[in-house]
Amino acid sequence: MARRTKAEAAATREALLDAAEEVFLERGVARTSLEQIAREAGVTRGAVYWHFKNKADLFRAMLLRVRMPFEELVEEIGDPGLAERPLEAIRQACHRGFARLEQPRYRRVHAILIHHCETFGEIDPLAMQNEIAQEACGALIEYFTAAARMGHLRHDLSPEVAARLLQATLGGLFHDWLRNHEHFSLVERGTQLVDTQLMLLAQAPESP
Amino acid sequence: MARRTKAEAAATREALLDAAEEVFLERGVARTSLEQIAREAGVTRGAVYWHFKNKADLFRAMLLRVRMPFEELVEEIGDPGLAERPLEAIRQACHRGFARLEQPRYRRVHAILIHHCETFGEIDPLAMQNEIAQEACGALIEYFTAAARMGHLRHDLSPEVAARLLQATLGGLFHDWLRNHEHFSLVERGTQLVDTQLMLLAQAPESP
DNA sequence: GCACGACCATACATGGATGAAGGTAAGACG
DNA sequence: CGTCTTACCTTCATCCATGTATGGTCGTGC
Repeated sequence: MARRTKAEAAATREALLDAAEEVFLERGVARTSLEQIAREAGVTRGAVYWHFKNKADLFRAMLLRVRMPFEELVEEIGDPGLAERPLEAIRQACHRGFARLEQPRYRRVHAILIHHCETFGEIDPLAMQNEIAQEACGALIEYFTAAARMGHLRHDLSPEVAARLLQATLGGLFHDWLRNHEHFSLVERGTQLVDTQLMLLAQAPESP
Repeated sequence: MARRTKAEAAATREALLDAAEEVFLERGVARTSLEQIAREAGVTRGAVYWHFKNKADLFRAMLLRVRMPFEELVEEIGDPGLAERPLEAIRQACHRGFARLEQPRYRRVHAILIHHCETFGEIDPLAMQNEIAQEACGALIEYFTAAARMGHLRHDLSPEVAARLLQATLGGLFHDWLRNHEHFSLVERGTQLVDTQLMLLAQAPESP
């Protein structure tokens, strides 16, 4: 085959990553060979080994396209007045997260990370999940602490317990949905559950 | 090697299942060969192929030792008066579930099913997880419906939403704990979260 | 007590995946 | 216009897991 231009080379790289998402999701990471990914992308294994060191490297590159830290979601809302209402900030950040996850690329990659791969080579998906969970839980604790300081959190709850409760709920929801995304709409049920949970956790405002 | 007595044969079968748990958990299902399992059990691959058809069959047999349907947990409590207090039944069933999962065998196998295997051969772990989740959610809905009928559930909540909320929380908790069981005690944090969640979902009793 | 078959080890054939090495042609550059 | 580099393909050697076939040994039922 002939030499390609730089733009075309970048396109092949993206095509390989797209193909990896498809095949990884369909057959699982361990059972897919680089041959299958290359074929899906319309090239041969040689191209894969040109752009990536090995399967672990390809996997890592695939994950880099879908990073989504919690703080980024809050910033995206772009409402500075939200600092006064931490529970509302949490609510809207969750909604944005749901919308993001429903995009095919985000959904596929997260489904792969959580449900379709085991540790292989130098890759430890559980450690990655731990990182993500720790980051999210830490952020939630901060917001709930602020909410408690303002009297927005039920007085008989500690911020830590509230954060753990919501984080567990979110985690369970994600796992369920990523396991079978056609079973229900994430935005729909996620909104329902998060709104309910936050309503339960909130301190009823003083009646005048 | 010599012919073994029936009891010895059954023992090697159990040893193979034990070994499978160990190695599957440590290296993941896909990356472990039957050779490694056999060696861990102190036998050769011949023994494996005698007792099991192939890796999928061995895997299936491993799961059969740790089935734990929700109803069974409720029955284990053995308190017939619990029918009058469905939320309390849920609470105690969860506690029993936590205690069960902290036993090494249950913990290991569930960790494998959820975090250390992908679909292979005729085995689809996601379908199995779906089954388990459906069963649990269905049972929860029944109990919450009963609670609603008795006025024990907050009047502004439907039994379905309450069930989904609790199920998501439990699922998230299990995933987190199975990912890193040394990080916290399941019984401890599980009790904390479930008690809190049920307290939030419950309708405050009429003050006299 | 003896033949049968359960139980397990060994040997072999097969297939498929990996990774490295080498070949090629087209763009970049002077 | 020549040469160097990039991007990609082809091919090959190697390894490893699977599954099966075969062989050996000794409990066990008759």
